Amino acid sequence: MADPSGWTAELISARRSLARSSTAAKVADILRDMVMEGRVLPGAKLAEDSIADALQVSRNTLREAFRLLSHERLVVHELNRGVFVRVLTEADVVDIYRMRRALEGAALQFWGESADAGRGRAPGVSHVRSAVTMGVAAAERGDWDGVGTANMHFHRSIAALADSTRIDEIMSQLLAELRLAFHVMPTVRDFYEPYIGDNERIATLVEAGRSQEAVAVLLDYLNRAEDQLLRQFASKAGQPSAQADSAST
Amino acid sequence: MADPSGWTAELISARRSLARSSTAAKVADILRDMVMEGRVLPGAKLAEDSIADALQVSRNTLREAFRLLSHERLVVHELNRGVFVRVLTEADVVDIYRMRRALEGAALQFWGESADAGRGRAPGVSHVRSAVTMGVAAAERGDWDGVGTANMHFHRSIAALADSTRIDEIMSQLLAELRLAFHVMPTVRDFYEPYIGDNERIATLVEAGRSQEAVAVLLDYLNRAEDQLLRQFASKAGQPSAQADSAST
DNA sequence: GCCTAAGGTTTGTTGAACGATCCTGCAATG
DNA sequence: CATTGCAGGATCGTTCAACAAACCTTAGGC
Repeated sequence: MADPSGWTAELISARRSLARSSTAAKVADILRDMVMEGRVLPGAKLAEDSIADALQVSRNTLREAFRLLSHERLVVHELNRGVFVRVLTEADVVDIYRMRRALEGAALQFWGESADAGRGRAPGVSHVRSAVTMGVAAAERGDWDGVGTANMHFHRSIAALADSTRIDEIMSQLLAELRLAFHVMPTVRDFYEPYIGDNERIATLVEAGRSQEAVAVLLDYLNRAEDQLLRQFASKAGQPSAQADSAST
Repeated sequence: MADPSGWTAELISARRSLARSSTAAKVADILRDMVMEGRVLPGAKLAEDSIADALQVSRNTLREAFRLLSHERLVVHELNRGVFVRVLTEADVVDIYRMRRALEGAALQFWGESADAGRGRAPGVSHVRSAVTMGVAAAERGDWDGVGTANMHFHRSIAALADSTRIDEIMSQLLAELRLAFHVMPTVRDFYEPYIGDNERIATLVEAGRSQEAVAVLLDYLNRAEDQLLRQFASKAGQPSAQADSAST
C-alpha cells in the first residue's frame, strides 16, 4: 500500500477552504474590515436600511451581524438609535495600554522564565524578528501604513509568546480598537517613526534570552506610545467634531 | 431651601432601574444566568423553538440573543446545528489559567509598583480582604457554593487592582467559563478547601504592600488549582458522556 | 431663542414562509 | 454484522412584511 500521508495531507490542507459560515457572520466580517480599514470613520452611523440594501441581505440578518460585532468594541449599539462606529476616548486609550502592559509584559516575562528562552530561536521569536524586518523595510520605502501594520504584527507576536489563543484574540481586538484612533490622526508617521528602533532592541534582547531587559524596554515603549497618543487627543480637543457622519450620506 | 441631596440621592440610586435594554439583550441575560448557574449543563442544546416558546419571544429575537452570547464562550454556535452550552476542554483550562496568570499576576505586580501599594488600605485592597472574610465565613458554615463565590470575588478583586474596565470584563468572562467546569465536577469542596489559606496569605501580603511575595503566592496557587482541575478532567476521561442533554427534553 | 406639536424616519420585534441542512430510522447489500 | 443509501421529519438560516415604539427633524407660536 502506498504511503497515504501524501494525499491525505493534501486533504488536511484543503480543509480550510471547506469552512462555511453563515451570511450573518460574513456580513460581520465585511463590516469589521470596513471599520478597521477606516473606510467608515469613527462616529459614523451604520444605518440598517442602506447597508441591508447595499449588501442585499435581510434586515434581520444584518441585525444578527451587528450583534456579532457588538463585543469587539469597534461599534457601539445604542438602543433605538442604531449602531455607530466607536469614537475612541482618552479613557479608552488609557485602558487599552493598561491591558497591553499586562498582557504583553506578562507574555514576555513568562516566556523568559520558560525553557524556550534559553533557546532564543524558538518559532515565536522568529515571528518577532520578521515583524521588525518588515517594519524597517516599510520605513525605508516610506510606506507608513506598512510600518503601522508591521508594528501591529510585532506586538501580536510578542503577546503570542504566551501561546494562548485567548490572549491572541484579546490582543487582536485591542490593536483593532487602537486603529480607530489612528484613522482620525493627522499623520501616522509621527506616531511610529520614533519607535522603530525600540522594536529592534526588544527583538535583539528576546533572541538573546534577556527577557527582563526586553520587558523593561517594552513597558517603556508602551508608556511613551500611550503618552504620545494622549497628547494627540489633547491637541484635538478644541477642534470641531467632524465625526457625525452617516452611512446613508 | 431644604437640603435636596436626600431625595435627589434617591433619584440617583433609582437611575439603575430606569436602564432600558432590548428584549434581545434581556433574553441573553436570562440565558447567560441559566448557563452560569448550571441550570443548563455543558453540552446541552439551546433549541430555538422551545426557548422562544418558553420565553414568548420571536425566533428572530432569540437568534439575536444567541449572537450576543456568542463572544462570551459560554455557548458555542454551530452552523446549521444550533447553539450549545460549551463543554470545557483541558486545553480550555490550560488557556484560561495561562491568561489568569498573566492578568492577575500583572495586576498585582503593577499595583505593587504604584503609589497605592505603600498605603495598603486603598479601596481595592479592602475588597480583596472582604472576599477572604466572606470565604472563611462560608467555609465555617459548610456552604461550599458560597466558598466558590467568595473565591471568585477574591480573584476578581485581585484583577481589579489594575483599575481597568477591560481587564475586569475579561476576568469576569474567564471565571464564568471556569464555572462550566465546576458544574460537572463531583464536589466543589475538594476543589476550594485547600486554597482558603492561600487567599488569606495573599490578602495579608497585599495589605502589607509586599506585592512581589503576593504575586509568588498567587501564581503558585493558580498553578496548583490548574493542576487539580486537570487531574479532575483526567479522572473523568473514562466515564460515559452524560452531557448530550437538550433543552427540549 | 426656546418650547411644543406634528410628521417622517428608523429601530426593535413579531410571525409566517421557504429553502437548506442535519438527524434519525429503515431497508438493502456484501 | 457492518456499511451504505434513501426518505422523511425536524431544525436552522434567511427573507419578507407588518406594526409599534422611539427618535429626529421641521414648522409654528410665544
